[in-house]
Amino acid sequence: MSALDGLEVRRTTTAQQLADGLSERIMAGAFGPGDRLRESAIAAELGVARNTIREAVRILELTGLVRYEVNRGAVVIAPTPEKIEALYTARERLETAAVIRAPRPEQLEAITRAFDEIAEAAAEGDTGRIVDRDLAFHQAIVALLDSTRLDEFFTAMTKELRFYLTVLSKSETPEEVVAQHRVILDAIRLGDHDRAVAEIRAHIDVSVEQLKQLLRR
Amino acid sequence: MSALDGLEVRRTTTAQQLADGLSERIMAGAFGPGDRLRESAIAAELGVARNTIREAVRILELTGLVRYEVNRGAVVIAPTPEKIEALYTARERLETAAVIRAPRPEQLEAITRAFDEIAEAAAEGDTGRIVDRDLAFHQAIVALLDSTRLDEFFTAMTKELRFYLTVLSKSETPEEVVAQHRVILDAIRLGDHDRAVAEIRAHIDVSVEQLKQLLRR
DNA sequence: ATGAGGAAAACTGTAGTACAGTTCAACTGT
DNA sequence: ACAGTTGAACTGTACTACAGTTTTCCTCAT
Repeated sequence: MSALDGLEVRRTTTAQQLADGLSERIMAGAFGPGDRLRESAIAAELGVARNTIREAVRILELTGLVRYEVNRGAVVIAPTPEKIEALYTARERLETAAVIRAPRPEQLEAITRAFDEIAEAAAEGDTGRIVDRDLAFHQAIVALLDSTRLDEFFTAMTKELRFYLTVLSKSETPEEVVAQHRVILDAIRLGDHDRAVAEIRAHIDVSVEQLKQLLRR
Repeated sequence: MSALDGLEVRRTTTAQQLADGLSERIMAGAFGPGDRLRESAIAAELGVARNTIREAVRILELTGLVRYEVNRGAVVIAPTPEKIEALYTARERLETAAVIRAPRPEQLEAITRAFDEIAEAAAEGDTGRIVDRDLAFHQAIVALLDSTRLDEFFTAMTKELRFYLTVLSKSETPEEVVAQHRVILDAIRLGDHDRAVAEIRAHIDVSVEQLKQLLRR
């Protein structure tokens, strides 16, 4: 334990900090889907130069939360049925590929722990936290693939997912969420790959349908 | 066939064009792995402003060919054994997940065609083209997953892969490449999933080993 | 020669100004 | 109600400037 422990210099750029901050705001719903991020306004409000904002937004683009349109600048991604479908299809492929692998003990433990945290958040009824833990549970499943690249890819998708789930209000009861995840967990623990795959498919189908439903208004 | 077919206005920005151009140069080996992209030099040489280059490089970052380091700017990614391993592991997971699905006729045809093109390029002995078609073959396999998001993800990885394969010179004969892909194709056509998985694993193991070997110098 | 130290040069990160070309919204006359 | 016009608001890009970091290069003691 050094006397300098915890001391750390700024090791990050303004643009990076702005990107992080904006990312947070967007996910919190400060900008609605389809909204444009106006550079001068943001720059003026935060007291930074416009090119710095521009760079921050380019960094944001990495996470997939905004995309650039020529002469219109950065636009917050807007969910469409096709996009949601594409996102969930990718999830389905990854997660089903993951659960047919034999989990190592610590992986199994991580998934179990993730489930417990969902249950805990559900008991408290904190919807925001339920979403977070829900995503963490699925992240733990993808981790079964033992591929850092795929983990990263899933993390990126997670940002979009959380965004959708946050912007569109939720329509499931916490109990339903817990129940759905419990059957997945059970199947994994039992080593019943076929059932795990089936449960994941069912879970994802339900989610897609709910999201589409919410979107239709 | 409209009379206006093919007509298209510029619909792209300078930064985007620069990003494309730089990407090409990097993959062609104009910049070695680990090299820094010096903004002022590039800006001066191409007659554009430095902030435009900066933006172009941020776009480049999207494809994973460069990454930013604080106060050092953009650096061309350098292959390390760990990175190569991570890349190929992700490939392996995707491709094996793909071949256990039953291919639709047009997907099978696409893969077959991709193989034929490998054979064709091999006959000509054009190593650059062999690499391209090799990657296209694997892209066709990943397409079996029917997920545009995963296709895109694989495409991004492909850029890195091609880069490695281009920078590091090749050490396989064209015949070996063709033979390796033929067994994969055969297994897929026969619907023998287990063998297809095994062949893909073998193929990827060989590639990783060769790359690491080349890297050790 | 060689390695340590330190000064200078080269660059990045950021700010700020400017302006042409585009998009968008409000206004106008029909 | 509506097509057309106009002007304001913005984006894309260029240029200049400068503080803070790296990198390079030179010097000096060993």
